[in-house]
Amino acid sequence: MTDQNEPQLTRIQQINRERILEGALTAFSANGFRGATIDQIAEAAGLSKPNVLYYFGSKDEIHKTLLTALLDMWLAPMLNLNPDGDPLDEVLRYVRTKLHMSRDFPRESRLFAYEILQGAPHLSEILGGRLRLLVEDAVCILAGWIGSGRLASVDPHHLIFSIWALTQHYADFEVQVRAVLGPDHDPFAEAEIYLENMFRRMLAV
Amino acid sequence: MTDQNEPQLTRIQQINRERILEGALTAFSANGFRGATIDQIAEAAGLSKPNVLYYFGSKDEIHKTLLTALLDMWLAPMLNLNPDGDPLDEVLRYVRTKLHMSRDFPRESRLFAYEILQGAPHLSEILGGRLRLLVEDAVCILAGWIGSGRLASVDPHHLIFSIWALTQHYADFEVQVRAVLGPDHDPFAEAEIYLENMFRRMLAV
DNA sequence: AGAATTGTTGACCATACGGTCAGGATCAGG
DNA sequence: CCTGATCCTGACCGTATGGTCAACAATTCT
Repeated sequence: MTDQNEPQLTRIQQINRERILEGALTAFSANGFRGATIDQIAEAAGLSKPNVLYYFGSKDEIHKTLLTALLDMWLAPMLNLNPDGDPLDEVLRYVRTKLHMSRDFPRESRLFAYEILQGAPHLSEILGGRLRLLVEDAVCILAGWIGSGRLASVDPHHLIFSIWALTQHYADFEVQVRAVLGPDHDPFAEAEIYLENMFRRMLAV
Repeated sequence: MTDQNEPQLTRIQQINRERILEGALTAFSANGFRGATIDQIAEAAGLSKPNVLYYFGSKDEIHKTLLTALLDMWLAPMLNLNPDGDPLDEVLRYVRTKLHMSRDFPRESRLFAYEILQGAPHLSEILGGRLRLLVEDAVCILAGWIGSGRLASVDPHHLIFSIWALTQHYADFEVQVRAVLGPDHDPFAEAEIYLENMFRRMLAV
């Protein structure tokens, strides 16, 4: 059973809602909310505009559904910090996971980037609510490691910010990175080496 | 003489073009190109819509003028790397300068962030041209320092990317940072300490 | 002061876009 | 194969928005 307490979708509804969200992800991540049109979404989804509106009442609803649907996937890796693991390994694993997400899911990264840039109109309560709690948990673990001398003494909040900034940069600013590096580089492969090196030096006790 | 090879502007033209660009910076940085309207810009500038169009032929022209006008200011600090200075000090100064720019000019930061996210339609030739050359110069200096053992061995390109990512994050994702930190924090002050610490550990030989 | 240039705007136009709706097509269940 | 529910669409509507223009106001220059 794939349905999660939703009022039971038909086969066609499942398929088409999925296609719409997929098309909307492409459209919104490329042009932002205002820049994307329902026609674009409809075309990317292979449906007519009224048909898109048949499944989602409004453009706003598509956007909101998309954001909330992707939020869990986006925040999941942070939960994986294992307090009993090796601190440096745990942090480096998080960094690597986030970098791979930038590489494999750049549209998702840009979708959230637009939303935050805009002032997070749809996510504000989540940012100060669930996300903040998630971060607080991670901060506690990190602070524990630091307190017991197993990790260098750094501000845990800003350690998390720096991981977000450094990994998402390669997705959100990909055109800039590629333009500056030129064609003979693999940004993500190089970044993986660089970032591991960077955090290792910074966090080793 | 403040005019720089431009076809001579009247007093009123100088004032009003300036007000329009100022209003446009606010509007574009808050909502992106598509999200900002000429009416918004006009209101922010204290002018009527047709009057705005009298000074700039189109919305696009305002945007393009704004971007190019701010590009120099935005890229200037990179030129300041002094090959004869202390490597670590030079890098840390660049980091600090960029962070202060995020703090003092968040609108400019967001303006560029939107543009790059969008795929840099107005800046693509600059990214692969002037910016790339600028970066190449900085990379040479950094590589020189590394070669002579005065700086830890890290990939110079990605060092620059990481400085951009870490500093601009505090402007572009400010709402997220503030939401996660809560009200009792000064993000930029904390970031300054954190980043200095981070780069010091990473780059010290 | 008066002419000429520059500056300003209300009213208007065309288009793009979000959204609606009546009616037809398709599908699932009996 | 019939029927009711679900699915789909062409045509349409209202508004927002980029942009134009003729006419009027202010400024500058002689």
